Amino acid sequence: MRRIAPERADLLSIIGEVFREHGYEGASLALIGAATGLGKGSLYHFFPGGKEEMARAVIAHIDGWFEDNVFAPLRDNADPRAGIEHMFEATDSYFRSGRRVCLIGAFALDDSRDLFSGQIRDYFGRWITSLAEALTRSGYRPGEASELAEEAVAVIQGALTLARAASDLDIFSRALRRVRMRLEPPAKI
Amino acid sequence: MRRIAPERADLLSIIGEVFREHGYEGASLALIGAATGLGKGSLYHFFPGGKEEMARAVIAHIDGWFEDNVFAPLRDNADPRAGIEHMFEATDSYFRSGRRVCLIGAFALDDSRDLFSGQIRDYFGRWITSLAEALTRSGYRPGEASELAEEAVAVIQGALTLARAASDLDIFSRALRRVRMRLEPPAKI
DNA sequence: ACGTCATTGTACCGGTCGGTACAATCTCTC
DNA sequence: GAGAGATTGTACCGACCGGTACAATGACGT
Repeated sequence: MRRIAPERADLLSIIGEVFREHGYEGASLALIGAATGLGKGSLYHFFPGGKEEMARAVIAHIDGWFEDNVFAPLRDNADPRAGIEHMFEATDSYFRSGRRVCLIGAFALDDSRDLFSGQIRDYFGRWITSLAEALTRSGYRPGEASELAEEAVAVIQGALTLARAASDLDIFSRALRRVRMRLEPPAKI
Repeated sequence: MRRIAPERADLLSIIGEVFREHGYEGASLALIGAATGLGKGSLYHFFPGGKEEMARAVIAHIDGWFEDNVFAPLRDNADPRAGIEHMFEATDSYFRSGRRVCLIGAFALDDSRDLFSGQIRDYFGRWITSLAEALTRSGYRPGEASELAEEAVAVIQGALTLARAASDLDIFSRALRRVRMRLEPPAKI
């Protein structure tokens, strides 16, 4: 349960889509204003720190969604396989089967990476470690689990890039299906 | 053998690094001028089309390097396994083991994607199809080869993102090693 | 030495950027 | 309905953006 006023959550979603679509530098205050229907007065009222604070809040908002819908289930579900399954469903749903791109991944490549490096590192780090933990519980050796988790997150990120590059959403679905299959069998040693 | 004057190739490399480091929008003419030591007069003399032509030329330059050092070997090497091995070595070398990011991948996520969508689609498309062709020749069924190729390129792209996000170059090396191992065995049907 | 053409530095353009200032308005409490 | 605080529109700022114009300089064949 997050104590964010619903209006603010909606606002962050809208601003997030602008950042997602145009990148940090490309998301001008004019675009953000047009998308939200708010003028600069309002935007700077809600985000006194300006564009940088907006981006930070948007990243935190996305991070919170993944924490609630992906990372926590991976860590907390008594059945690690169910947690992993949940991750794939949430991931496919979040990225709209490849229609959406990963804003945090885009920021990691962007010029903006230095501004948000802590948040970015944290997001991917927690994704990988929580997935690795679930894989370990499901029977993989810790080292193997860690590498598999890294690879799975990399495939997801890369597939989003390729799907966007090729304008072919199926690339993402195929990649998700393949990596899901690979993670399914418990360690066969 | 490409008939580009060496100075122009060097120029494209330098400009490419600016785009790679700052993205399309972030790479201002001031930055490009500082990196190359050329003023606007010279830049617009060599690239009358301005920044967009520079980016197009840079993408074509990178695409040419991959064509010569990755795609062609994949297609032409009589031993497909050797071609694939060559791809991994060239890829690790090009991306400096994760120190460098994929400019074309970054452009695919960027706001600039619409400007260069044809070139971007072509680059990734040829990478995937030439790798799939080599995998087919090495014994995989065409469908499986195609999916494997897609996945391999996705892992490479995603690992570059993660390596940058985590400031941990080893992520890229590990990913490359894993996917190399996966592609090695011929189809075991 | 000349003419030619490639190359360059510099000044300038209109437009947009992120950000600030501030007065007007809205909303809610007492 | 008075007052207070939250919210908003608008005008404005200096800086920088990509791009253009053009005169000065350079290199070079003749």
